[in-house]
Amino acid sequence: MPVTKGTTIDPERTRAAILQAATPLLYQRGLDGIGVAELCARIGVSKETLYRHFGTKDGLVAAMLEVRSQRVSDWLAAAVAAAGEDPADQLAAIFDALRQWHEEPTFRGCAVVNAAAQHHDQTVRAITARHLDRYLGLLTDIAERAGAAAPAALARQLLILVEGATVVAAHHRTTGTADQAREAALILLATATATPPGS
Amino acid sequence: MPVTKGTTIDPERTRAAILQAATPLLYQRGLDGIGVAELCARIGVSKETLYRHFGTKDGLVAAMLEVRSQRVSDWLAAAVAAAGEDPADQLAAIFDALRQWHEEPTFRGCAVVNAAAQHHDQTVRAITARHLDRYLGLLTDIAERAGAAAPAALARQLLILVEGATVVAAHHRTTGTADQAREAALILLATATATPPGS
DNA sequence: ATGAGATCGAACCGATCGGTACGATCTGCG
DNA sequence: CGCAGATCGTACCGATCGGTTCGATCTCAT
Repeated sequence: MPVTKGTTIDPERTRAAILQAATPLLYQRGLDGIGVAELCARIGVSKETLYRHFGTKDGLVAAMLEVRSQRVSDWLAAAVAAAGEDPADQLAAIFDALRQWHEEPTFRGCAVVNAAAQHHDQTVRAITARHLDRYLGLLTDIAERAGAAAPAALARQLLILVEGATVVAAHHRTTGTADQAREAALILLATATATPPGS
Repeated sequence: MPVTKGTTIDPERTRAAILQAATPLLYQRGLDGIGVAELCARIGVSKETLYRHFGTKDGLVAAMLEVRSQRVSDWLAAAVAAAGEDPADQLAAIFDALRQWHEEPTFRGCAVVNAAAQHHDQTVRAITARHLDRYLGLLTDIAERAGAAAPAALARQLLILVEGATVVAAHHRTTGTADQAREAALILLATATATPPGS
């Protein structure tokens, strides 16, 4: 929300406020499910202000996806960092964090992946690819620290579990999806680290 | 395409033709990415005909999602049936079929799940839930025939892998996603069937 | 031959879309 | 004080949206 009527102390603040307020609206209603006019009305900002900051509705969408992707990744990385040294504990912490996310009443799947399912344009696809890369980096670190025989392959399997759990939790009414994914992840981790071929 | 100008031999044929022609258009462009006018023009049918058969754009979308869901499920079931008796072979066959699907140049993820990511209305959500139920039924059969200790839990883990592989294949440029999911699925199957608790 | 019904093509509807323009207002800086 | 610029509110733009209507055309069954 623009702090007052005229110039706020910091235009950058307005931009951030718009992003923060627009994110849940675009997430809940879908990128095409809410128009710019209603968006501005709910945010409490004029269209001119929004367009000066983001140029285009797509520009706003791209900016908000970027922020969202970074925030989620940071959140998962923090969960890993808080889980101690054991790679298995770190992996479990990721899926515990996912469960927490999935249980939020407003949960509707991953905003970034949902966006890619709607807009097939190149910008959104690139953001989504980077988003998955962030996840993959996190999981690769864990796989490497665990001493997996093929860390990259294991990390991709774990990424499939993370994304699969999110999709299933979003679209299928069943409880404990994240827990089942967690169990599967730990089995894959144990299998990939056991019996190193040359030992 | 309506076979001729006036009454076709069978109006049911027209309905099916509309569905078949509309499906790839809605899939490629997104449900909101193409309007009814252009849709009708590309299909080669008048708006009046489309609206008489489906009542609403949402009606068309629902009908096409239903058909699509059934077709994909049947296709996977056929792959299972062709894989012989061994549950592990049947499971592997599912992921081989997925890989084949993911490699199609027009692949953009699962149409049903994508639709749920766009339209949050109740109808689409119900279709998507049933879609996942179909997958789950297929996987539960395999888990039971394999003698898994907890077939339902294993089936859900496999469902997570199926959906996860599809999402990752759609949005992340990496090869062999289905193969990695397949390997993970076989590990989970082996783990779930080994060491029956009371033996 | 006639009538029922399916279809076309095009015109038409009100609503909404993304985006722009404008005059007024307010703030911070020099 | 006065200017630059950020913001508001509103009106406006052309385009497109989903959906309806109508007259003409064609097929089939009677």
